[in-house]
Amino acid sequence: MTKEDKIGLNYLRMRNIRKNQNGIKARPLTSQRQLLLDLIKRAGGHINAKGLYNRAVRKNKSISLATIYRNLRLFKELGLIEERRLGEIYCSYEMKESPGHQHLVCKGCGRVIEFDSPLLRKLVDELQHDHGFNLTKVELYMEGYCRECAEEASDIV
Amino acid sequence: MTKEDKIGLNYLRMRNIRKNQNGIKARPLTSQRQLLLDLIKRAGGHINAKGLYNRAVRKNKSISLATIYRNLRLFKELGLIEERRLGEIYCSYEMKESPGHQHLVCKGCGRVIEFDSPLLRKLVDELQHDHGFNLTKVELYMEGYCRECAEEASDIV
DNA sequence: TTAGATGCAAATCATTTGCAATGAA
DNA sequence: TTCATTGCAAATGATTTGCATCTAA
Repeated sequence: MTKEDKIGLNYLRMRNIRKNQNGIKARPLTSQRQLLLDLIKRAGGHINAKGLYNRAVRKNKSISLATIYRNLRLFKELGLIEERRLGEIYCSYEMKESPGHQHLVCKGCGRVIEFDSPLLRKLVDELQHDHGFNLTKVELYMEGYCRECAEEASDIV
Repeated sequence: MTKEDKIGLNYLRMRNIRKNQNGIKARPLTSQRQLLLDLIKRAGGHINAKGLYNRAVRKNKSISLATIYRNLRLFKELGLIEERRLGEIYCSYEMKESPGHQHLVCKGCGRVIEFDSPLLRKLVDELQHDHGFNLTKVELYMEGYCRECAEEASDIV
């Protein structure tokens, strides 16, 4: 077990304790959960249920899709991971530790560019003030065509 | 048939002609399509497939869900409507004519606030330059708790 | 020991599709 | 007339759930 793994597990335990104080029951730390957290972390972002399952079965032949879904939901509830919908269907998960970043998707080649912008933070502050909202999630999703794909398309039209 | 309806129909026809020039086949204008466009327009935004179906059956008892889905897809392809995913499940449609606006969803009461911000436009321009992207869609989605719900929650914790 | 997790299979929900009948142009 | 659309029912794909068994604490 690497140092990275341990951080993941401790983080889960810590969260459990916190949640327990609020009346939520303790959650045992199973080998499946360790595996899944590890895989999500290694993926570094943008992994979905089926992809996670495909990687998980390599390490644990008998793991089931139901377990993937149950744990993705649990991790989300515990605040360990973040769920995103990119494009129209693709639903992916990533560890929450990563700093807020936004997505730019090319409809031509499917490339996903992550970026961060100070302007967006300014905008968030503005909204928190204007509407008195306590924001927990900010997602800026943009799609279009990257330079290369835009040029290709112009040949066709 | 009201003036509003006619505008919708002409818009569809116009789009069809345009598309035809690009090699896409002509699409007949059925009563179901007229009804659906009318309902989407009346809804003014944030209507999903099932909701649309529920309203449609009142006017046309035999209309089927398959027709709703098929036409939502068609309208989307023709660029008549815009698809959005609000929150984790809710998928809604609205007429494309409405100016670009973004969504702020309260996880407490479910309220959806639409807003527009000049800062966001600035950000978009910035990205178009920096990445050479030709953007076709910009969606800023934010969720959290509105003032009232945030106050309620603070009583519990 | 025991509450909660797991694997499996069946169930559910949203969306799509095949096909014969219908309708718009 | 003719090709696309429609309604229906069946198919699909993603996610959830019931249940008997297993396992972390």
